[in-house]
Amino acid sequence: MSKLSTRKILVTAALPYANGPIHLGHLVEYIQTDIWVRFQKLRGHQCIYICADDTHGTAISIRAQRENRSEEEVIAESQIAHQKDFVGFGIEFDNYGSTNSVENKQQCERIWGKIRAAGLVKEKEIEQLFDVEKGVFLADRFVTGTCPECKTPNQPGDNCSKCGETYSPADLIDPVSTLSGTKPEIRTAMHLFIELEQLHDFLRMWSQSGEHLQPEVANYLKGHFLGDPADKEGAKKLRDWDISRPAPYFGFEIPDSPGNYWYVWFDAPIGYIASTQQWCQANGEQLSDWWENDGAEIHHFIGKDITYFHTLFWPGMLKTAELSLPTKVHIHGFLTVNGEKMSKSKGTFVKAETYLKHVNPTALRYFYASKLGGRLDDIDLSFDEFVAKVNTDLVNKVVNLASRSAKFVKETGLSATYPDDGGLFQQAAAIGDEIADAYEQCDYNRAMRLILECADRANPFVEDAAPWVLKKDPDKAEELQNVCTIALNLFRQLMIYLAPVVPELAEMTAQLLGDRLDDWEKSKTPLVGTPVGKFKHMMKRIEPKDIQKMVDETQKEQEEAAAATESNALASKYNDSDQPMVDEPLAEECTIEDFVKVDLRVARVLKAEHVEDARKLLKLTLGLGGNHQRTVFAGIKAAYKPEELEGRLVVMVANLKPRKMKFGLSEGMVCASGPGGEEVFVLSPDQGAQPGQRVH
RNA sequence: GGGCCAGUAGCUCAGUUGGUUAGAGCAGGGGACUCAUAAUCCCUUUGUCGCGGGUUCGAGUCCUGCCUGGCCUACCA
Repeated sequence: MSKLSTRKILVTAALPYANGPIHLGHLVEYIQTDIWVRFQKLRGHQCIYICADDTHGTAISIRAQRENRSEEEVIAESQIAHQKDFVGFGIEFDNYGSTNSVENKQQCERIWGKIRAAGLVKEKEIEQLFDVEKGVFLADRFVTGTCPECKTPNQPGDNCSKCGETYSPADLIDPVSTLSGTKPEIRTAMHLFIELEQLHDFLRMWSQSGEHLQPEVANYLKGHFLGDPADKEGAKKLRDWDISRPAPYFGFEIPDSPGNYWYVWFDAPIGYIASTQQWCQANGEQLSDWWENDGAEIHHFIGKDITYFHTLFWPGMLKTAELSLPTKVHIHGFLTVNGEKMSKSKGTFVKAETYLKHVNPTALRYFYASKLGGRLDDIDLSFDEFVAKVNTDLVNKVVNLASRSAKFVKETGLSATYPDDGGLFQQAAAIGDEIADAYEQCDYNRAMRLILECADRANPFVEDAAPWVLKKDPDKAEELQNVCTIALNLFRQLMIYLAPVVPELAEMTAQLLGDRLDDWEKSKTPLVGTPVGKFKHMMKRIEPKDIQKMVDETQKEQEEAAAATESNALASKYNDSDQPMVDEPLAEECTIEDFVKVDLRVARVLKAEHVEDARKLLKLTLGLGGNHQRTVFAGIKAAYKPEELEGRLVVMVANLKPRKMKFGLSEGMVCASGPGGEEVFVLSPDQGAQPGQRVH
């Protein structure tokens, strides 16, 4: 196929919020997008990958206040951490900006001016809960209270988790601000709204044209927000969009509405433009060539959770501001791990940083590529599948081709002309367009399958040609060189196809063969007559134990974080140390079946006595009511005198297998806490418990 | 309650506008080889295509009802 004319493509991934670390779920998107961008560049197009940190909003302010530092400090730290994670996964942005930049403020003002001029803005008074102590209006999620419907306490501000009732936070009975713990009061405030309904016809046309959105997304929008005028139900009205927040708010103040700030979702997508502007300034380009030019494509990659913003508000804003509309919004699903939502307690909520300590990032890039289709299905990262897939495909099949042939031609280099390979190279070259098409459609899953089919033809070739046999016969040196020339060229071809997914391996291949894999067209012409470097391992197999270490570390991080949060939020007034939990971490999870095996009973200490020659033990006679009695030797001599114990109720493990001790048979255990020695604290039931009662 | 999407071998998924006998990879079983990171190669087992109706000469594919799952959204769709 002849090379297409050069396209001008601007690509964005959603802006990560500056309030948390990058995790495996985020990476689906940044990797998906990075692959697409690298593919376009490899095809010779001008393509730029634009992103930024999303920095504004209440959550950042709250965190800054809690940590007693400025918002700017919080977002600066987050930006550094995010960028480090992206570099670790080979995600190469052409510009990574911030929504808290002068460029963004400038662009917001410009776009706002256009929206105002178009008559889309109106003012409305709304009632909102106000935290008097903190001096802020409270977003729904910062209020809890009793559900007005079913009276369940501690429900969030927008809907009840018990009965499902929805309400406004002002309807809550006994509302409490989660920021200060005080009771908020209702205040009215003026908010600015954008009347999206005015853009209804445009949005229907744009979204339903079939070019810009995946069909299921277009259907969703039609059914949910836009309606169908042909239908008897008719069109639906788009709701006004509340885009201002009263001070104090961390963001940009609205120039013609002092004391009000743009809501974070207004300035966040404009961050795409602002970040492009930074890139243009650094590269001598004009912003208008990208955002006001029908000749340039704009592709947004986002998760399905933010569909609404990117397919209604954002095109509406762009249209009104007379800027280029998105060529396509590519929407992907969520990541599940081992078939379920990522879970902190199960250790599957893995941060990018934690992953990088234990597992090769190339493996995750390849795995995601092999799972991603062009649609918004969720993808699952099953650790077993991950290990098997990456090792089999990448290491055993692809890298193996080089690993089994390169060293035979280290001395001679590649043959001067490309030998007869029975059409293998041509065959693989011929499906290059099909692979390219799959990449273009974001159907990486299909691209990977096609590429692996080539690898599955290349390995049998090597098997048949048996270079290890040829090597033993000096007369067959030329044949040996030819066979390896073929194997390495097939390998190189695969690596060109895979380069967008595994850039690190492509780079190693380039070094081995002394030729950069920087052009898709190179997959059509074999490399001949060039030297071959010394082969070095390109990629280690993934070991399940590395995954386990990653999970363990994640779990540990979460426990520590949970402990910290808990002690801050709830236990701070008691000032309890977390040392006991650190000294003795939680045991493995047990089931209710496991628990009921242990029969705990209330028992009365009938008699407590010293044991001759015993340093630590007291001999207890425990009564379970009637004449049920047990003799137990307990290691509590340093902590209790016998007379302190006699008569009191304790809790004992009553069905513990009896154990013969030096001083006699012990028929159970008394429950107690503490590290030992003098610090032993025997458990007591509350008043009213009767000996013999089971503890459930 | 409504909407979008999905349900194909043990697992992950292909199956184009309906067209012979439903495929691949992995896993499982058997064998070969030893250059390669116990990698590779050959052979091989496995299906009520979620369930029931309908359209058709012909349905995994189209229509319809139901079931299950994911997501979205609700006294709006």
